[in-house]
Amino acid sequence: MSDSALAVIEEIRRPTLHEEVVDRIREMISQGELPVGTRVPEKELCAKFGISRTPLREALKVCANDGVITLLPNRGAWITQLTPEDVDELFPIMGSLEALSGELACCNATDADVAEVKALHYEMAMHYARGDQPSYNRVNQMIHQKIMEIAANPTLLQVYRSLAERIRRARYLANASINRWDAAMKEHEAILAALEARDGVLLAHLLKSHLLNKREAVKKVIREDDRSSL
Amino acid sequence: MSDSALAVIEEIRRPTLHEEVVDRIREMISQGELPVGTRVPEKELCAKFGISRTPLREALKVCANDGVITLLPNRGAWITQLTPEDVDELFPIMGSLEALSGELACCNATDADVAEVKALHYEMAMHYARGDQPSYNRVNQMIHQKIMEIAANPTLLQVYRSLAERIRRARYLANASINRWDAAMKEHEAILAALEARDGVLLAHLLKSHLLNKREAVKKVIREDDRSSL
DNA sequence: TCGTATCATTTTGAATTCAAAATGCAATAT
DNA sequence: ATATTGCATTTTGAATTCAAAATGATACGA
Repeated sequence: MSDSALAVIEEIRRPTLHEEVVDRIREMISQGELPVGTRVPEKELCAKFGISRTPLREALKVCANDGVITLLPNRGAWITQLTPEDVDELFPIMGSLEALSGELACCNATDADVAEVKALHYEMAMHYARGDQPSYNRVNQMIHQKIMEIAANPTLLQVYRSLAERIRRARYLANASINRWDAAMKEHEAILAALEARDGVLLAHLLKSHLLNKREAVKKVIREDDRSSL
Repeated sequence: MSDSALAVIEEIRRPTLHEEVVDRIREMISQGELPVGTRVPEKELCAKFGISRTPLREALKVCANDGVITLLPNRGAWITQLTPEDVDELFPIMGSLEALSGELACCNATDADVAEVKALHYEMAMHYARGDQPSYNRVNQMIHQKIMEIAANPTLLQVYRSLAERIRRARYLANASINRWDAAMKEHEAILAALEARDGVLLAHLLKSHLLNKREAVKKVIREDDRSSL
C-alpha cells in the first residue's frame, strides 16, 4: 500500500466541533428558536455556543449546502423559508425514497423485524385510540425509521434525512393538528400488512401515497407561516 | 413585513469563494488530480488556489458533507474511496431518482422537448455508429440531463447531482471502455419511444434498469482501483 | 417634506496567528 | 537488530485580526 493511500477509511468518529454546531443549528430551526425567514445572529450564536466565528461559519456553509440555510453574499446567513413550490418538489423525491425503502425492506425483513414493526404499529394504535397526538407522532416516525433500518441502506437513510431536515420545521408544525388521522391509521394498517406479506411493490406504493397525502397539510402550514411574517 | 424577515430569498448569486473551491476540488477528484484514497494536500491547494486555509477548509467541510471527502479528526481530509458496498447502496437510490425524473418528464414534456431529446438521441446514435466513445458519453449524459430538465424539479436535479458526484470518478473510468454498448443503445431506443408515448411508468422502469445495468461496470473499476493502491 | 449625499458603525469574508495534536526522527535500551 | 522513549517539526483546529462591504444616522439641498 502506497505511502499516502488508505485501504478503507473507517474509524471511531466522535463529532467534531462544526458537526456538533450543525446539529445544534438544525435543532434550533426545527424548534423555531431560529425562526424561518430571519437572519442568523452570528454573534449571538457564537456567544451562546462559546465558540469563535470560524467553526460557526463552517457549520453555516454545511447547512447552506443542505438547503436549510441560505447564504446571501455580504448580507449574512438566513434561515431558508420553504415555498409551496419547494414542498411540491420535495415530496415526490422523498416519496420515491420511502418507496425504495419499502421495497428493500421487503427483501431483507426477518420475522423479528416484522414483529418489531408490528409491535410499534400497535403502540401507535394505542396512542391513536387515546388521542395522544405527540406520542402518536413519535411512534409513527419510529415505524418509518425502522423500515428504513430494515432496508439496510445507510446511504439511503442519509439522503432521506438530509431532505427531511429541510421540511422538519414545517412537518413539526403540521403534526400539531392531524386532520386526517383516521385515514392515516388505515394506511398504516395496509403498510403493516404489505410488509408482513413481503409485498415490496405494494409497500413501495403505499409508503409513497402515505407521504404524498401529507403534502397539502405541510403546504398549508407554510402558507400560514408566510402570512404571519408579513 | 417584519424588520428581520425576508418574504422570499431569491437573488443573483454569484458564487462565493468557498463555493468556487468546492467546484474546483470536485473537478480535481473526478480528473484523478486528487487521487482517491489519498490525503488532501491542504497547503499545496492553498498555494495553487492563492487563498488562505479558511475558505479551503470551509470547502472541505462541505465536500465532506456530500461524502466526497472524509474528515479524520486531527488527521486531515482524505478523498473518499468508494467501496463496492457504497456502489450497491448508491445505484438503487439514483435509479429511483432517475425513474422519478422519467415519470415527471412524461407529465410535462412538450412536443418541442421530445423533439430535442430525439435530436440528441440521433446525435448519440451517430457517435455510436462511428465508435466515438467520448462523444457518445457526452451526448448520452446530455440526454439524461435533458430528461431531468423536462421533469422541471430543481430539487430533484440537485439531489441527483450530489449523489452523482460521489461516483463521478468511477463512472468516468468505467466509461473509458463500454462493454455492453449495443445493449445500451437498444435501451436508449426504448427510452425515447416511452417518452414519445408519454408512458411515464414505462419510462421510469426503463431509466431505472438502464442505470442499474451500469452498476457492475462501476464496481469493477473500483475493485481494480483498490488493487492498484495496494 | 422628501430625497440624496456623507460619514461613522457594524457586519462580513478571508488572512493570520496560536495552541494542541500528530508525526517523524534520533537516541537509548533490550 | 528491533522495539521504545523523548524531542523537534509539522499539521490541524479554532481564535483573532484586518480589510472590504453593507448598514444606519445625520446633514444638506431641492
